[in-house]
Amino acid sequence: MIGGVLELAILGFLAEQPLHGYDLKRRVAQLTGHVRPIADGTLYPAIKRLERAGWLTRRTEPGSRAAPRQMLVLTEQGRAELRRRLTEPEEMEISDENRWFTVLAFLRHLDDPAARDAVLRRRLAFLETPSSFFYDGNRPVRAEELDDPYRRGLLTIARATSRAELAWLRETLGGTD
Amino acid sequence: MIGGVLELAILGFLAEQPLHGYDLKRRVAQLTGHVRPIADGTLYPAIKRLERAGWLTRRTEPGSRAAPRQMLVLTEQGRAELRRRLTEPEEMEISDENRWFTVLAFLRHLDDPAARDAVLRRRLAFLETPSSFFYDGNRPVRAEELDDPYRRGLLTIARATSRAELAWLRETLGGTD
DNA sequence: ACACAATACATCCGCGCCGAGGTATATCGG
DNA sequence: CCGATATACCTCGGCGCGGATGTATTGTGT
Repeated sequence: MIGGVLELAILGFLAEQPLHGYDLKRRVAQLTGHVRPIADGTLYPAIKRLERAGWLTRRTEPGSRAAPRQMLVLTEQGRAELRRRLTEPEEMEISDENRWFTVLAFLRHLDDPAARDAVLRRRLAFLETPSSFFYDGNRPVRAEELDDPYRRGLLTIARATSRAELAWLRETLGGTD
Repeated sequence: MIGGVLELAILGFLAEQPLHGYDLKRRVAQLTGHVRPIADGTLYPAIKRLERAGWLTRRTEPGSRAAPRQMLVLTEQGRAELRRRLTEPEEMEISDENRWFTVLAFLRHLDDPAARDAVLRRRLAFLETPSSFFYDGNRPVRAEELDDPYRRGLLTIARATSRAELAWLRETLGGTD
């Protein structure tokens, strides 16, 4: 999460079905792999922002096990906003892995296959631009050269992730490519 | 970066050698894989915070190619603070991959091998607790079951990363374990 | 009957981050 | 000589996020 993607996640989950805040909270936490449980003080103001923007409405319902719930329903404008954000993700939503994963989790909500592919291709382009974690002056330092085992591990793990994602992207985009 | 780890990165880089802000900026950006170039409005206030806390001091030097530089030098308290933050990382520094990578990048600055291993073991414990991205009620949904190719990709990539890191952690901790 | 946990929602404060804008110097090509 | 670019530093406003705190209801264990 972090940094605007929370709103994307809310719009995305609500596009699948109406949910109440507490349920949303659980799903968002799960989406990040429980890496970052979302705080109440983050979620509820975010819901308010989306409501004020006209992207969702509330329906009060009796709670199943406790206090009454505010069922959140995505409006047609909300659905349009979701499509807009998925079609034209900002640069950081492409480069930052956490944010990118959120985009990927809801990409299916774009109906146009060409639009979906375009987003994947942006990520592919980003991953294909050479970049390193550590430099000796301007020369990138390879994992094997590092005498620090922790930084070597860092590069090893990052490389494994990159390889897996590149393979998946090429396979998914592949076909007639 | 994001969320306090910026300070850890500054302390970590300065523990290796004195640097000026501009240089620091480049290194921090590289550390994140250029995922998140750090903004001036983020870096310079952070430097000020660390200076006010007594963790670094400045030495003005003539710039090599431009305006005079503020060389930043870590103080003894700064070095102690770095060790403290590495010895007792907060929960989110263990769970959030971005933050964890920052910890890992500077872990060598802990002299005590047992302390370093303890940090690795916390990460290992986190990765070994089962968690999923998507749930059907309370039952975790496996990648193979998902009809959404993007979420399937998500799980595939996450799993590859997890496998690589677990292998590395076990190998590194291994030996006589 | 009572304590406790889980459900469910909400607000406030502080703080770190970003983007925009500003200042200044040195180098290099035209 | 002039503009562009890279170097180098700084401030301010806005805003999202996290943590603390509060309120209320329902189910569970004892």
